[in-house]
Amino acid sequence: MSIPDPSGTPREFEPHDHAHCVSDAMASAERICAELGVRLTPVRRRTLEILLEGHRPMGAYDVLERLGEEGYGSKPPVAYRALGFLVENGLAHRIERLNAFVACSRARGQSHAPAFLICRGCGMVAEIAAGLPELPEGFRVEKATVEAEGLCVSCQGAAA
Amino acid sequence: MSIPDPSGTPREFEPHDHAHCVSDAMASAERICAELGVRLTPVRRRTLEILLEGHRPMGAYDVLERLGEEGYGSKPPVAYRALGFLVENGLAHRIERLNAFVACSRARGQSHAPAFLICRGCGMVAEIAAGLPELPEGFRVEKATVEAEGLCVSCQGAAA
DNA sequence: CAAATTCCTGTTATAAGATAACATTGCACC
DNA sequence: GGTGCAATGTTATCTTATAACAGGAATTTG
Repeated sequence: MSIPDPSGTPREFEPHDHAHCVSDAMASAERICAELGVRLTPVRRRTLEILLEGHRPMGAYDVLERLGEEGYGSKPPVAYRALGFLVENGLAHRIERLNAFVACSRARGQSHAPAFLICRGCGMVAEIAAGLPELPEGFRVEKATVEAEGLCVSCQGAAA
Repeated sequence: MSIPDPSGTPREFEPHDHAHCVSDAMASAERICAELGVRLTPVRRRTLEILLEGHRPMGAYDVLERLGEEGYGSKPPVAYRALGFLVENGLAHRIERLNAFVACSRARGQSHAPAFLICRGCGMVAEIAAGLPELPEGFRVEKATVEAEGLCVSCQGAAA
């Protein structure tokens, strides 16, 4: 379980058993790939693991550097392709405001209309399940981006 | 008046008296700058006019090219600064998904929590007044981005 | 099993988007 | 009319992203 109680503080912003986040997410990723009939190859898997190291968005070039160090290709398309794969299959998300990527932390089966809370203090990003705001009739929405930037509870405390 | 009835199709997607859009927006911009005590200088004004030519997002470099042709500076900071000014003062918005900018089309006094409808058919963008989706307690939101990509009514018709 | 096909990984090269740092001009105010 | 600040412009550089192509591994098909 990775999605917090929608009325409370997202777990990403609080101390938690992060090793569990990671192992749950990896297990979930395996399952999802199996179901979708797509291949979680070594670069892709490793890319996801790298994203999972923190609830912090990483730029494609940050990821790339890690991959390069670990013996994978070191040119931009390597990272962009792995990240593209993860995003396409719902294993990661792109944060548009930051041109960066985070691992997906939704619980399995949970509706996938995520919103992101970006803390400008600590740089962490929490993913929450948010409904879309009401939009006018007629326009057919295919994808939506909902991103809020501000201060998480801890950073509000630190600021005060 | 530039914001559509929230339950109907946004005017941006339909034929309308665009000259009015432009003159209203420019008049509104003057007023806003006066109130805020900031200067709508020639480059800034011209940048806004360029954005206002269509309800289509423009990249900074597209704007820059136009400015350059018209005798203004032709280096990126010229465009980025003018666009930055417009965005800061609520006269334009940045569309994160597109790395592009649109003129603001809100009615004066209207609450400014805009959402954007981006048509992938015709490339037009409509700005609507949307409330934020419900977010968890505790996180203090300072800025929010709500962008939906899909098909406007006309383009749905054309596709069928 | 071998050939054919498809998908994946990697490369080179380049495009597109954005900003830091500094010089110069002009406007605002005393 | 000089002082100070805001705005414009430049050069240079940085970051982010993709197109186009070559080689290799996995999967399918006969």
